[in-house]
Amino acid sequence: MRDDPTHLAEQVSSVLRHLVLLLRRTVAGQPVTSQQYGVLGSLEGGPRRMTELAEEHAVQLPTMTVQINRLEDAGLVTRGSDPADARVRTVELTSEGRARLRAVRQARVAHLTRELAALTEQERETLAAALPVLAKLGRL
Amino acid sequence: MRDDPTHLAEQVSSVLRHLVLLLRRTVAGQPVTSQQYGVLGSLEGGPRRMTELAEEHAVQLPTMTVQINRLEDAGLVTRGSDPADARVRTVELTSEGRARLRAVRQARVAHLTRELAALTEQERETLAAALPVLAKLGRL
DNA sequence: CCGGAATATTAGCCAGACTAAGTTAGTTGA
DNA sequence: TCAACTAACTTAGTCTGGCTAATATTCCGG
Repeated sequence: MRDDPTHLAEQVSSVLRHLVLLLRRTVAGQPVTSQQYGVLGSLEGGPRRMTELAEEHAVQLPTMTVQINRLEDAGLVTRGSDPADARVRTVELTSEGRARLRAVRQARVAHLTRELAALTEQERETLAAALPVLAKLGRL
Repeated sequence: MRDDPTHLAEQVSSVLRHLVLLLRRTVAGQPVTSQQYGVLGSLEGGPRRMTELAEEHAVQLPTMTVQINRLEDAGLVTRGSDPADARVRTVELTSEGRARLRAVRQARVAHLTRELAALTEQERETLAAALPVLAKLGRL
């Protein structure tokens, strides 16, 4: 019974709700929203095109357009063009955007680090082992 | 380095984003939203007052008012009064609400069960072991 | 060179979160 | 006792973030 996939699903389902709340608290009151943070993170490795960003964040293109508009208004990213294809808009971090990303990441990780520090060494190991499995779940 | 809490925090942070998307897909296209489902779940054990519901779901009272309005319009809950204190509004599942809750829970668990079935037995065990730790994290 | 596919944006809708302000009912203490 | 404070909700207004449908633009294949 303990290994019944349905039973496990029920547990996962309930734990997931808790984690959503945890995530919400983790980013509460920071100078960018959780989504904005995610988009900035996608830009860290260099310019990206709109379609890539939308796909990576599992949203429709118009949704990403609005997000990028806001980030652009805030001076955190700039739009550019692909010289090889005039249909394509590229998006790039400004230096201010890069600084903001670093700051938010630092705060976010610090918050989680504090939570993790309250666990035992063994619990942290159990958690670390499960992370790849969870990541796989999310990608199915 | 692998056991460094900060490093772990970064991984958790990234996995959490994936799980949010997973959760979103899990309830996509269902007859109640994820939040509504959560509220219905809170009512399963009997009538609750607005303040309790808001607190349990970590939202402000006005937010819960709007949610309950929608559920009431949909015929899934009814508002009542506390005879001992006329300021208090109670919220209760209708039989339709109870049926809906059961149906959505079933679909949700079925979805997750399918995802879990794609894992190896060992991965499921790893996941099962980590669930209590994750639950603890969310509650800190 | 023309019609269809690809890339974005605009516009308009809805859910869900917040704060501020208003209403009604209980509580308290001078 | 009753005036003032506090508690429980609701209403109104604003924001983010998601969606679809409709509209440019640009590219590409025949």
